[in-house]
Amino acid sequence: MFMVSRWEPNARERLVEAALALYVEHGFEQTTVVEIAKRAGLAERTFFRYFTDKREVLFSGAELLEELLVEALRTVPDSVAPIDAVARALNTSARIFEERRDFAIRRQSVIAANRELQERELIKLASLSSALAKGLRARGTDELAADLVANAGIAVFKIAFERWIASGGTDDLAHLFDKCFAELKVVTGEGD
Amino acid sequence: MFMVSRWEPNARERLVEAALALYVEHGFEQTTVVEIAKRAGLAERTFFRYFTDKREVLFSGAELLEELLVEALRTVPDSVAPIDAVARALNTSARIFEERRDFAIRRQSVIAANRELQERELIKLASLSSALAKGLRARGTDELAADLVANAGIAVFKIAFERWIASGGTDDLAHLFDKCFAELKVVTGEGD
DNA sequence: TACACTGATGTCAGCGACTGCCATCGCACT
DNA sequence: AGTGCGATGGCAGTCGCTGACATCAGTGTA
Repeated sequence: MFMVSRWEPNARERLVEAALALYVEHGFEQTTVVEIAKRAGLAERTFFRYFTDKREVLFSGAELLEELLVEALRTVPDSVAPIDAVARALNTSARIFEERRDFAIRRQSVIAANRELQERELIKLASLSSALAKGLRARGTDELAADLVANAGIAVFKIAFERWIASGGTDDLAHLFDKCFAELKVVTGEGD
Repeated sequence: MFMVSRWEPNARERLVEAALALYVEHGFEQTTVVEIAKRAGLAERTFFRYFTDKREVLFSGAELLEELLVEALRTVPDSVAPIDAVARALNTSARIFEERRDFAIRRQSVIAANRELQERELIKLASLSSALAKGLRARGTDELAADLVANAGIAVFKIAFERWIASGGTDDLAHLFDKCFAELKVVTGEGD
């Protein structure tokens, strides 16, 4: 049935695009939700039906990433050491970002310029970490080790991603993950 | 000179105490800045002269901690491996928390109950991490290693602190730091 | 003594984020 | 025709936060 809906479709996507464009153009703080909604052809009230707040519009993809990583972790044989299992899970996600390189770069430039957005990003990463820790526990890793490995894995993710963005998305993200994991093993292996 | 000031002294501390008490009693969201100010015998406007926002009142000690850790790191001989240098710096700070055990516990219970506060805590930890990384670079550690070690160190701090709070402050925080660093070396040392 | 100066505070108006409540109105189903 | 559903709009109100200006005790100075 070809039916002409009462409203334009993809309201959510339109809001994300409108928000990102305005954030890039005028900055996050200088952009009001009314402006975003207007640009998407909607009312302010509707924005808040799709996103809990003005920041969330840039982070709605995080749940997807979390599910992806948890699922990837589940498929790694239990015989693989926790840290390597997390490394493999992260590598699985590299494609996703490389496929949306331009979006990722624009988005990250906005986040880098605003502290509130950095806060939101950090809590999303923390949520990722706790999901990974849960996944590790399900594989038999003990509590403390799971927390440590998950947090270290997220640290690697953050640092590698940062460098990938800094390269303009030209570096190979999966290789950066590997490089960081390798370096992590080196720097935690020395000493006492 | 004994002079009777026009206003009660320690406005800042009064605001912190009033805020913490109200956050504990009614929760963070349910508490308005007007209430905090009133309880401290001040006006709302004055609150915002001392703290940039409603959350910051629980995090004003963070700069102090950052300075302490950076200074502690500076005093560790360059011959000590980066990860161990960070471990020593963290151990230096254990006393501080144990001396304010009750305050730390009340504060943490409020933070645990509110997402916005967790965001603020995470960005303070990230700031700590970047300060440590800078300190490591000053000791000759290269960029990537410094970032990794600093982030790993902060992860340890977070995890150990979490467990210390969970113990009601009865565990020895410095020992928890050591235990986490030791475990970190184990879990990153296995595998490929 | 008089007077200007400072610094911590108060008052007030106003913006923007966010919420609750109710209205609208195509569409589907009966 | 009637009834309910779902996505949206409109509106009023609260609260976080800011800028501009007023207040006034104490300090220094002519």
